[in-house]
Amino acid sequence: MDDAVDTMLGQWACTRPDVDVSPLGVIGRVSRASRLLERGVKEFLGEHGLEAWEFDMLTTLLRSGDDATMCMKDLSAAAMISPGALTNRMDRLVERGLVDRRPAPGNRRMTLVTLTDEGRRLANDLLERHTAHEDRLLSGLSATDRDALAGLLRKLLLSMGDTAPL
Amino acid sequence: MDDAVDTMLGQWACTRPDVDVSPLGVIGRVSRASRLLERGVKEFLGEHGLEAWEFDMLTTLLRSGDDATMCMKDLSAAAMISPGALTNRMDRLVERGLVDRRPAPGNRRMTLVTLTDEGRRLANDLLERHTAHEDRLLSGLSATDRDALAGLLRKLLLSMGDTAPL
DNA sequence: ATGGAAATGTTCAATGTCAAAATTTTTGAG
DNA sequence: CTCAAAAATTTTGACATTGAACATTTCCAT
Repeated sequence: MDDAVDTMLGQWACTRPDVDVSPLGVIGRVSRASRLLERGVKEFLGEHGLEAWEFDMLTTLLRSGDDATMCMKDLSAAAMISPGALTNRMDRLVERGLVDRRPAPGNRRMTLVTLTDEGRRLANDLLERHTAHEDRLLSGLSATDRDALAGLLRKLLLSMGDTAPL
Repeated sequence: MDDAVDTMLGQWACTRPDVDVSPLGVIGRVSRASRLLERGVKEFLGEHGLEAWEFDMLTTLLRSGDDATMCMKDLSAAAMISPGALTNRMDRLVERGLVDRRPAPGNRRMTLVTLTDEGRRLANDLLERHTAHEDRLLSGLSATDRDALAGLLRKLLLSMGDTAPL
């Protein structure tokens, strides 16, 4: 059985048999898998009244430590978005009452963001159901497959310098 | 050596040791790899005066067959974007002289899009250098690794129903 | 035949993103 | 001490995307 990328590679083999398009077999699939998985996650969270980026911000804060506090710079790096986009997101999370924003004591350049009680409860409540749903999204792969896939992707990510920003 | 996702999983192990977050080891890495690869592709194409979406449209048409022609619906499906966004993109590509747009003979609902000579030349010229650059992006993986990675992702994609739209 | 449903594109309003400029605060060299 | 450079965030402006509403054309069961 061919997936969408196999079809694409077959088209290239007809159109430009002189070019080695094999890297597309990896990069095209990473890209498509990412978009399809993202769609699945979005669908699940939407049923619970959250945008994917909202859950992402909440869980990033939740797992950051007991005080669930980070500065804007670290948050924008963790979410891989621009500083301007992060300001926009935090404005809306503050408005929804899910996070608090306050100046950092001792360094007035920085702004600290913390989960409110409600934000923390929401993130904690949803976390387990969220991962259970992700597990279903991966149901086409055995445990062995998942380990192998994660290992190969780790190798690729490390070669591109994707170490933790912390 | 830990990548960014290992760090994330370690944080969850501290914060919520009761939850099985292992699916994140796969989904998180697919997502991060996709964004990093996309960034690398964007950088390369930018050096040649093209946006990533422009190259994507051009090559989609190029590999579609000898006449390099598709209807709007198929193009929007291939690019995974909304019909409205595609109209916008084609407006700009027509303006740049890279594609032609004309009503389909025999079915006046449809609009056909074709590469111009200039668009075809640009896509053909850039294709080889583009795939060579993608090859460099994957240089952290051996040929065996790449095959294994592509195979696992195909399995995942097929389980999510990602067969070719044609 | 024919009238309603489906298919195909385009337009439009709302929203989100990014890049760059502006603002505020800190740091450090002289 | 002081002023210039650096750091962290916010503001601003341009632009792309989505989803919904709309217009046109085709299909099909009556």
